Amino acid sequence: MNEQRFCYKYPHPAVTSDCVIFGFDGVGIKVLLIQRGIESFKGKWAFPGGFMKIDETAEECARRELEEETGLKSAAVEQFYTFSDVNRDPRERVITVAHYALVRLSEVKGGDDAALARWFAMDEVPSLAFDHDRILRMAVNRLKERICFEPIGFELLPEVFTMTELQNLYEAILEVKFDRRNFYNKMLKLGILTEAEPRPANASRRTPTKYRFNAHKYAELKQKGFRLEF
Amino acid sequence: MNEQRFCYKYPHPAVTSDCVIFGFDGVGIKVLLIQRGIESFKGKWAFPGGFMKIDETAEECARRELEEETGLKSAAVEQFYTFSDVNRDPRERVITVAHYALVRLSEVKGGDDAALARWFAMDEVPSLAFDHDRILRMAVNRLKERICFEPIGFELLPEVFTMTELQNLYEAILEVKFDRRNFYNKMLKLGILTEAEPRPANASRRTPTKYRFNAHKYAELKQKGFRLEF
DNA sequence: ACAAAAGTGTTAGGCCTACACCCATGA
DNA sequence: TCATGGGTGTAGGCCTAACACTTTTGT
Repeated sequence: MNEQRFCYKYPHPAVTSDCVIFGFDGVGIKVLLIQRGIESFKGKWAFPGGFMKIDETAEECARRELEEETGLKSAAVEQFYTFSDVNRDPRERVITVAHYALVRLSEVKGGDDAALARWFAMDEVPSLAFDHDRILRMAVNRLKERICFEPIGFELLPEVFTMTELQNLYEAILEVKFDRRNFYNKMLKLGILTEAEPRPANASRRTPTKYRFNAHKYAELKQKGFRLEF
Repeated sequence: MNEQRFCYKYPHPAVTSDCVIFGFDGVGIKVLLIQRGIESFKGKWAFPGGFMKIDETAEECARRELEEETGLKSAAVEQFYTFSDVNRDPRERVITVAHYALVRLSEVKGGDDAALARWFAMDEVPSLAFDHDRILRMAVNRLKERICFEPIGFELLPEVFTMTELQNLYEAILEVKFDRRNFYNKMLKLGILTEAEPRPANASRRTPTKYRFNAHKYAELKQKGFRLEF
């Protein structure tokens, strides 16, 4: 079974899609890693990913990997960079189209290979296979840049969340602290949040208000040229 | 000579780098296109680009193409997206890593294939080969986004330029109009411009002040956490 | 003489930031 | 009772945006 059946006039690199999967546990950002069961880099941790089929796009490939690893079918998947260093894979020339995905931890049941998959807090991530350290750094940077101008944070939270959870998320991603009142004011003034349910009558002072992201209003505002900013 | 000498166990797509080359003529943004001399899409216009060699990265490939087409060795080249639609090339499966480059028109002597290369204003761009229409739209969007937060506009201008030229550039890229005084104030306050030469004594009111981008100061400011914004 | 380009300041309003206290709950 | 988390308003400063006239030159 060592046939080499696919032949070309010029050398072709292999192409993979990798997917950095971000989650949020209420405290910090986490990434989902897979422990490699095969050479090369056997035993090292890496992002889910694999060879692109000849009839799927890079994004389809990334979504497929995402579903296989987390069971999630619909999550925001964003391509962010293609890594093409000549020796990034010792077996053969492989270039990888890297994506990141934002998922709700609560919705992740654990993929088929759950035994080999684990969530890592950002400061516990071990040294990774291939050039995945570099890929992670870049993914985090892109996430930071993007959350400043697009309401993607909500993809990481439950449908319904408190203002404090939202603030924790922003602080975790951007690695800054915000003043609580200013964060409240700013968020509410933006007009892209809806109160999830009217506070129940028995709500005590201590019960936090629950919000929901209002995608419809955001779309309206964006069309009017409004610009989100953090 | 129909040998198919490079064989693999699984099908491999071909990989190309394409390069959207932007220039600025003082009035509007231009792109450099090449008229294809071979099938497929013979006679259609397309971006410079070509197959990635097995020992070069995507960016090296893009730079090589850039140099072959424009003679420029050192220009800002930025990867922005990888297009992997299954049927984007009728000959075989080809995925392309798309880049854009910002060049000074004044420094472009015309490449080896100058006869087949032409600059097009953005509103004169014809329908392009492959999915290059889509690539162009995306390149323009990325350029717009990026110039809002990074001083890349200067790559398109001569070393020394007037404030009006700079404003025209921003207006051309962002497709908006700025108030001249506000633009002056904002730019000067940023502190990333240096007067190129002290105004000559014979300078009349009509002679514009010449500026130069001060990359050193920009680096300083950026490190201090300052954020450019338009 | 007329059109076109360059230079120049001020004001008002909005936004951002900094900051402190009260209440309710659970330990 | 004490520590923790949630909710709330204001004042000052900074930045932004709007706005007009003068000079010079080339046609």
